[in-house]
Amino acid sequence: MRAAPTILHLDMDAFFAAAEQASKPSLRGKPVVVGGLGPRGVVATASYEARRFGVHSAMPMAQARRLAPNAAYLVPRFAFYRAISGQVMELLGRLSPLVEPLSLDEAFVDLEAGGVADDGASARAAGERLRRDILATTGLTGSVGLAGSKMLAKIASEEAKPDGLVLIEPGTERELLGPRSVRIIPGVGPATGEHLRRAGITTVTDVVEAGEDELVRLLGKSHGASLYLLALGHDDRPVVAERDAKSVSVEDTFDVDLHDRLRIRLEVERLAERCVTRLRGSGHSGRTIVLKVRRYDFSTLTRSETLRGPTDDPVVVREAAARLLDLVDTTGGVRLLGVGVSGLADYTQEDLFAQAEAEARAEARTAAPSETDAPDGAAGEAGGAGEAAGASPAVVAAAGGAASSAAAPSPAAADAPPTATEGVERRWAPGLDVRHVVHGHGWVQGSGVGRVTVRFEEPTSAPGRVRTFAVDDPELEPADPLPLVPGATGTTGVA
DNA sequence: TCTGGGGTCCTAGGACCC
DNA sequence: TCTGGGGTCCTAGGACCC
Repeated sequence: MRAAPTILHLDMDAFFAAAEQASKPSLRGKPVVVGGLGPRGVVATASYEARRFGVHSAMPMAQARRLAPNAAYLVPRFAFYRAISGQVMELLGRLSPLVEPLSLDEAFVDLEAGGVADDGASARAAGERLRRDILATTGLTGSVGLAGSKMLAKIASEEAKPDGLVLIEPGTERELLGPRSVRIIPGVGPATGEHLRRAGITTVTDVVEAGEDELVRLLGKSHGASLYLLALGHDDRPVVAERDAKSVSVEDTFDVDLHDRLRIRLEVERLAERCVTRLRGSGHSGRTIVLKVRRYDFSTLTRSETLRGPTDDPVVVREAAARLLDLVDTTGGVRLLGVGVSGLADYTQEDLFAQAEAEARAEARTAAPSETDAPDGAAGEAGGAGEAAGASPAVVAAAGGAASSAAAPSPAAADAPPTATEGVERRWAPGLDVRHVVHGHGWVQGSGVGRVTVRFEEPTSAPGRVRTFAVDDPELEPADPLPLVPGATGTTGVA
């Protein structure tokens, strides 16, 4: 808690939806909902116009469509949002070396460390300038909170929404927070909120009056103590740039539950490959492989296995994930599968372990072929046995894996090829950019029964006209997003 | 047509080691 | 023969956030 409000929190307004509206002139001022468009999709972001109908983040898409049947429903374009986010983060970097991104559309900035503010007036000036620069560079609005701590800066930006700035003067936080719901404090979600409510604690003042001992008794040592401090307005967490990633994971929810064990295994192997691609892309390797399974009834379980050393070998990860799947009962069907890697090490470190793994592999090849007794030994049973069972089959699997990796894709392709319609749906998903030889740049408004409807317009054009084509029209092609602001440095064009 | 995907942090128990 | 005590690693699950 510092004496001057020099911690800034930036939160872009309805970021994904606003980016789509900036990109598509015909959608400005209209309800727009971005999210998964499949039967099990949820809302990622709703524009303010859509929120008036009661649509909000994390709501099932089916419910959103009932509430706002005339809204535009668009698939998220993460590469596009990432490019805009990069422009915004670059502007933040000009304010201070201490920038802590929380997501694509949110970050803390330590203005004092950047030397751009040392009191309320200079902080406000920096915040207003930032908002102008963001608008000029990206065409989008963001809200700014300024305070003497992270928690209060975040609460302030929430109060500022949309398109505003709120500064909480140090010293006023207690009276400001006191009457508010405990849910305003970051870290108090639905479960904790309900827990506290049953204990008669609903406001921040109630938290303070309950006292630390009572909170620790209710919520446990860590959560209880930190909630008490936050309720008092005490928050000394520093703004930290560059936090190391701790895990990498990928998961898929299927449109219909999977029952076939072979298909399930195949999907797990594909997820493992995707996970390793991302792992390698981030320059990491990792020691612990995690399989996640969500069953037909939404119950979720994880199984994990820790290797002797970090790996970024797709074969090792795939075989480990497959072994973990053997521990899971999937009768009744699964709606989601996921594969993750944690216990990350830097790529450079990894080389040493890779050598050790290679040596262990060589040893395993000459040792007894004992993998058949491993699976039922079960990681969860006994820790000691778990370690041995965890490490050695991984090594055995890796030894034989190189050959099978080339063979694996072919049964995969034969079993579960994306159907022709799936391919078309992906190519012509609502919201994606296209280019037509004659009509120029546009975006997919919808598709079905062999047709695709396109609205031809650009970020800087007037709202455009709609035309319909055959999905296989050779004159129509997917295209990259166009920059939202002409001539602004740093393109939003996406590779 | 109920409930995404990518993360972080915490807890708790058992194994294991000294 | 009664019953230690702490620290670390691993696993599983849960709350929370955007």
